[in-house]
Amino acid sequence: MNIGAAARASSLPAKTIRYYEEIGLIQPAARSDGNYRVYGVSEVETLRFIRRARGLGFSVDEVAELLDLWRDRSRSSRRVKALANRHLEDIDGKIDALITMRDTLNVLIERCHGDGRPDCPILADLAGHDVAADMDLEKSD
Amino acid sequence: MNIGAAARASSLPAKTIRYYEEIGLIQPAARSDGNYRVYGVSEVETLRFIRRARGLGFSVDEVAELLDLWRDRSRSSRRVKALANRHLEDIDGKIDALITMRDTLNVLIERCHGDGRPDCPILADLAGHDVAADMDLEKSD
DNA sequence: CCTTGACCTTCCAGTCACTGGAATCCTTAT
DNA sequence: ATAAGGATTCCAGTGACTGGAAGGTCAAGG
Repeated sequence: MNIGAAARASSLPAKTIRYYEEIGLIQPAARSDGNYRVYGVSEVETLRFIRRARGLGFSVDEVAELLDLWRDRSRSSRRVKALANRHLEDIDGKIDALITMRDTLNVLIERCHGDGRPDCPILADLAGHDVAADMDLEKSD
Repeated sequence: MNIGAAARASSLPAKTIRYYEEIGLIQPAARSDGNYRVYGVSEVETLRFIRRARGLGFSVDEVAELLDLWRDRSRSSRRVKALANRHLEDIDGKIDALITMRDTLNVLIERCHGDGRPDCPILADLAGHDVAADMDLEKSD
């Protein structure tokens, strides 16, 4: 299997597969006579493992850990679960941050009439009333 | 006001202020005799506008648009609202993606006993059963 | 045998929004 | 005079790719 076929089989772009090889996430592929990368079923399995893990938002470093754990037949599921839990907290943090943004933005958007007139609560809010920073501003210089 | 004071007043790192100047998001600051950047109240206002907009998740390019709109007294609030709405959709998309990840991960974590034994549904799931890709795999090569 | 076109190779650069660090200069106080 | 605490520029690195150029390889058709 050439890289194109491996890409289709793993649903990863060929470029990304080369990149993963370059950064050492996967072993360098075997080469054909014409210097083409050659992949077998197990390599493709690994690539698909990686794609799914990335799809769950694990960083490349975390995926490397997961691959190690996957290949280690004597791993304890505790370690995998701990890794997953850490990542889950990460995701929850991001969700919280985004929801805070969304809610703030939503309030602003709802208050903006959005017509031809220039006055706009969105800009007014961005421009104004930051209490803590205001105090800081008055103190300095 | 030197850059340090402006940084404290705007709650932005000095490095970031220099960076914003470099990429043209803000005008080059005036300079003192000793070649220090000098900031006044209105520059700091701008910096704080930027910080708040970035805090709502607007990209630097979007912030540049917002700054233009802010300075344009004859803007229509419609344009601001449209920009904000586009960004809101963006945020919603990200939230949805993260929630999907979290839910999937949650299911996996709950099914993992997380003890000393090696068998682990998290790894099993990452390793397995990808129907569409399986079919692709069988066709290619 | 030659060409065409699809595929592969490497290498360099760009993305986004900073952040860290080195080497050097300015200002103020002791 | 010197030391500390700013400021300056410039270069490099982050994460995870992605795009593109210049060229090599392979199978099929004329």
